[in-house]
Amino acid sequence: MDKRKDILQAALRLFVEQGFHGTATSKIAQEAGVANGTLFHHFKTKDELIIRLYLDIKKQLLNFTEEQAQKQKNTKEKVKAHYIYTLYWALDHPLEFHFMQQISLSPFVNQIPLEEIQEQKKAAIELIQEAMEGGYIQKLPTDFIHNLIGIHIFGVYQYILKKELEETPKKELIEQSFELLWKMLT
Amino acid sequence: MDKRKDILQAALRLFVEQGFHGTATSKIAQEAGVANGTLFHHFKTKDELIIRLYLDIKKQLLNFTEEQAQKQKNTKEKVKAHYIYTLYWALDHPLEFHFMQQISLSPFVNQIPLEEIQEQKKAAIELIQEAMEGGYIQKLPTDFIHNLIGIHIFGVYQYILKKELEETPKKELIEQSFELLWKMLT
Amino acid sequence: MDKRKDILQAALRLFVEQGFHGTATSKIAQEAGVANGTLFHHFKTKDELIIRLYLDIKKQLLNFTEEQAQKQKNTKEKVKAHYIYTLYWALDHPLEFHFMQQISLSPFVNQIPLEEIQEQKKAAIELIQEAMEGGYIQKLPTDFIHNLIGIHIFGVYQYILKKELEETPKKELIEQSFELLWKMLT
Amino acid sequence: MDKRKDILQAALRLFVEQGFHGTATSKIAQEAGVANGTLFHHFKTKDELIIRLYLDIKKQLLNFTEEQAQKQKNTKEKVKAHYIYTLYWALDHPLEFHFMQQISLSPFVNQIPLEEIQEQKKAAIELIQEAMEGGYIQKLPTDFIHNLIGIHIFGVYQYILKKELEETPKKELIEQSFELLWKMLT
DNA sequence: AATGAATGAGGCTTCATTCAT
DNA sequence: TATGAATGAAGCCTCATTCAT
Repeated sequence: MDKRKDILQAALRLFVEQGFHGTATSKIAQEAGVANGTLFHHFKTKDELIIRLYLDIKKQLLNFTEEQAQKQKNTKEKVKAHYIYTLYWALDHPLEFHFMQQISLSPFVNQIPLEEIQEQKKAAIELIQEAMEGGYIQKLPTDFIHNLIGIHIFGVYQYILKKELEETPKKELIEQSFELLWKMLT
Repeated sequence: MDKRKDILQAALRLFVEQGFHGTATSKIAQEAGVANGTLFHHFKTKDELIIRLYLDIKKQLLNFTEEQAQKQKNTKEKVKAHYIYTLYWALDHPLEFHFMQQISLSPFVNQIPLEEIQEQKKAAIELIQEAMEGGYIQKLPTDFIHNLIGIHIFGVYQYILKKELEETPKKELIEQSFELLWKMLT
Repeated sequence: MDKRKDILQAALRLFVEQGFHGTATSKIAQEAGVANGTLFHHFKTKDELIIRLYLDIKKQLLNFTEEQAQKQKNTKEKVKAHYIYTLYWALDHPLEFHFMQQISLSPFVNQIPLEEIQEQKKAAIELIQEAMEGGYIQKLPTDFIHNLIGIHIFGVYQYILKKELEETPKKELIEQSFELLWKMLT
Repeated sequence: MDKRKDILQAALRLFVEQGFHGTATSKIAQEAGVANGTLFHHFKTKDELIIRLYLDIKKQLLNFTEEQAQKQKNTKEKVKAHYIYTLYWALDHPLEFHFMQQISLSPFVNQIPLEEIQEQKKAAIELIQEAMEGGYIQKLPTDFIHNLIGIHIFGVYQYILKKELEETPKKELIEQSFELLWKMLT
């Protein structure tokens, strides 16, 4: 199980740095300190490796944000926790976050089972519904809201990265940007 | 100049459908009804073709939105025109819009001269500044605002595409989503 | 000894269906319900497995035809028994017969010790000699006769298989084809 | 068209010497004095190369025997010409003949269009029919006769090769073996 | 004897690019 | 400009075999 992890780790870094097609499986193996064939012992194809990596990372993120959101009591705080901790996680795991972004904008998304995607969105969608029913935010299609929030996070993340903000202004910007978002939704 | 256009057109479609690395230059040539080598008479390399395509498309979009924005008199209307006509153009030119998205999330962005990028953003940034100085929107880094607007457009575009909305609800959603954005920014 | 048999059985089927090079040792192991490495405990190499399989099968066929031929008293009946029971065996053991054919037309034949081959042919050659000396068949090189008989059997076998004959016409054809052969040789 | 021929020629030799799976496409290219990729410029896949080679060779053989058979007037002479010149051709083109044998006993046969096979047999089948209707040979399924003749040729060919016969005894054996065959069929 | 993870050489094929016509 | 045959590096993957458990 050790080598498998090494492979996933190496793959993550290389995929982000050079793209899916830009990184050869042989490079991944080499970087992981593993024989060429070992990669294919653990993952039938390069595609399978990519998908597996995506699912693993997505689950990590969801576990984290879910945990944080559940600590909150009122609805706005839950939404905020969801938003903010996603950003924190993203900034703490830039490779992982970039990779997820790469996937969702590539043809690979279509290889992820639809149920998997539904399952991933489920908690967030429920939270949005709760906020809508509680009168906290406007009545709009939940999918639409979910989309706006996700994209908003992505935009802020990108901005912070590009500007290379320090810890304090970073935290401030994140707080501020959530308030912008919340203002938009209420 | 005819064949050159055929090549660009074929390339656009294939790049969007199969990605940059997924489409061979030979396929592009074939699709364009052109000999294999002809492609390389017009574009020194595959990369040059990609960049050229991007710049052409970007210019088309900017010309269009600029023209629409200039028809408006007051600031909010200008911003709105910018926002809305970008979306309309995107929905009318899905291949082109997708392609631009693909580029901006790929390593190819780094091959686009920085001045080019600055030039592209210039008009939008000036408009944002104008709106900020006129007290219409909050004082925040212009880059940040620009980022938020751009990403917002992308999010709405994606949502519309996924939901396959009809003409009327589409128009309504676009209007509505601009109001959301504006609310956020003011 | 159980797993060894499973391996040989699986190998036989796969070799016939997909050829020697077309079937991976791992597939054989899998099909035999055995671990990958187990195969190499029983057979040092893939080649050894192939040769072993061939020798086993050849011995089975020879034992069977020998036994049948010995039940006969006069020479023609012996030759006939040899001919007919080879065909019956072949039709009862199509995988085994195919496999033998595959081997004899592949470079693997050269890996079978010459003495082994001599030994295998011995009984048949002696029978042919007996028939020749008894004046039943023409005086021609025994090897040549042996060759003609063998190939004749193969031809009839192939024809029966291709035409998917029923039991009765099959038996008739076999009898008839022996008479043709005999007519040729006398 | 030159390189294409070189490739076919090199492929023929190597396939016969080392089998289909035993010869790498890179070896073929190298042997043909051609770049690796050139092979795939002329043949989409290794399989296509194999099939193409088979069809080319088969056509050569058929052209030759057809031509010889048509020179004969009476039926037996036609059959004999067919038989004997096939053997001569085989002995003059051992690589080609071996290759054809290899194909017909491999899974590749199934990739040859059935009509193609029918077309190839057509002339021979018609000749057999003619001989049968003329009362020269026994009334048996034409396919069966065709099969027996073919296999007979193959047996004699193999025998001659193994024994490395000189020109004169070779010719004698061929004549003699035809008489054996004819005796069987009448 | 049995397992199955690990190996790495080698196979087939793709593809951007060149060049003689 | 246009063509398309030719190139050869590089990619993905397979597979016989080994070895620690």
